[in-house]
Amino acid sequence: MEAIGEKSALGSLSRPEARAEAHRCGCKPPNGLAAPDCLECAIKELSVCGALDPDEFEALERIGRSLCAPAKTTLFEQGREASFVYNLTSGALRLAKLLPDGRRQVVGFALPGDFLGLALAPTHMFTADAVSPVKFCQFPRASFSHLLMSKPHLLRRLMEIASQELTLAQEQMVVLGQRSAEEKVAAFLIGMRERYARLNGQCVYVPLPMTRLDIADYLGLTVETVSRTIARLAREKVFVVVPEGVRLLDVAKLKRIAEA
Amino acid sequence: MEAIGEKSALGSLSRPEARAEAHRCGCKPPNGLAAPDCLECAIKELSVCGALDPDEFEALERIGRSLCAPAKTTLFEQGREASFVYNLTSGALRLAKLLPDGRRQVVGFALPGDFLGLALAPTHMFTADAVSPVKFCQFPRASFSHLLMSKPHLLRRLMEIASQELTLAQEQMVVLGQRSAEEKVAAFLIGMRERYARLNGQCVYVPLPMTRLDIADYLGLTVETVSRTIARLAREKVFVVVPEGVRLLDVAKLKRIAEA
DNA sequence: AAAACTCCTTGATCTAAATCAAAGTCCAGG
DNA sequence: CCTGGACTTTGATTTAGATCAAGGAGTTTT
Repeated sequence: MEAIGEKSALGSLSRPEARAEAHRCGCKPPNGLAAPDCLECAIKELSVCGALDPDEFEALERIGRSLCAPAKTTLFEQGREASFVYNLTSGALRLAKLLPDGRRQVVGFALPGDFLGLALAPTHMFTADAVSPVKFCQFPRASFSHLLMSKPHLLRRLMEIASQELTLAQEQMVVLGQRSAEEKVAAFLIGMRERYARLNGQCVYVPLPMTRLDIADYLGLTVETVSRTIARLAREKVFVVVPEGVRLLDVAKLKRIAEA
Repeated sequence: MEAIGEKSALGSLSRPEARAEAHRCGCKPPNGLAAPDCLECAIKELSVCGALDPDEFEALERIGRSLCAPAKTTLFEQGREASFVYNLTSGALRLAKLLPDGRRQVVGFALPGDFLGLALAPTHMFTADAVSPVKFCQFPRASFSHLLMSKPHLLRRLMEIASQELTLAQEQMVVLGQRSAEEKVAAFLIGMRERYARLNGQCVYVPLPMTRLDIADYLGLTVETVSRTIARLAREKVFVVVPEGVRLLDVAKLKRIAEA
């Protein structure tokens, strides 16, 4: 059923077929032979501050591969061996931890530009599922890790990314531990808005590719409470609910609620 | 592993006169004074897997200073410039984020061996206060950061530490978002037990140097709920409450509750 | 085109934990 | 040796959000 579908979706993208699949997802090879475009983007993402030397860039390009997957695909599962480092180039992922009794905590959502699997643990600490069709790049961990040790400023860049993620996780702890349902929802929307704004400059329209249940599991609420809270804020003219997300009407008010 | 002095200092936490104890590093209880020995421990802590070269060790020793502070001292404050990297060698710190309206989220407790201020952000993301008398080492950030760039395996070690912290933060997100009061308290106690066990092998006495309010703010509960929950678990013979912490009677049951 | 999903919404009720209130304990300082 | 303050505990009451229940809207499947 689902698991089989996932496997074939990802499995079919390995080796020679990968390039054809990558084409279908819209990535264009910069020249006839090299890896598709989004791989290049992924590498650039890594070298934001310090530019990469041509040989470093080449090394990353050689070990990287660009892939696509439909919504609901599981990229990797909690507890499984971490064999790749990922960079998402399009779409969105849900990162979740599952409790034995079925309760679920969404620890984050990955958006284009985000890296996954950078942690130096041998296994993944959470499951990553596509909540929309995704494009991403993967680098085999061993080669990636090896490259890293010979390029200190790449390693430092990684450390910066990890630091940033830790800060975000601690901010989410504040949201989970101290905030009311309304504050949680407002903080979530402001957070998504900022992330999407950084990606595409769009400020009023906030895409919400994940379900209400995903949002609920991210905020430590139930679907019903999330739905009711969003409905109430919409009634109060803070935003308008549209099929793919919300269109903000009163950003100042939303911010005030989120930061209360 | 080599930090034997710390172990005995911690073991003494269960004794009323712990504070007066003269550590073999020779630091004097109130107000900072140099204490070379602890510095050595801190450096060793950093090099757990890959041994440090003598010159690296020397470099760290040259830039580091060892200090003490009484309970309630603030080591650094949220938002302030991060000028030092710290390693705690004895005592415990509360790491907390404050909301404008006074609500507080404790994002963690630092125990001996823990590093602070490793994040590469220019300012501290939380406030660190001593909840008991502490001994710690500080390294000026600039020198530390400079040393790091010339020693890739030190940087990698740091990355491992950051990864580990991120994993812990995500686990705490599960606790905050999905668990009941009883599960939260049980998870907290199991967590503290494991950390202290790693430090001093002690398994039955779990020291709790922080107040009930600190625990409440860590778990997203109120003092009353924490107090009642601890009282109930004690009534159910899961542990006995002693002045400095708890003595576990039924670890299996506590674990069962924590992992439910 | 009906059936079967999944997802979202809204309403009615219930409950775990918050809040309010009041002692009791343990000190550190005068 | 009191005394004031910080911390803890316990009880009574309230409430925010969970749970239970049901309908609707949009899909994919048959």
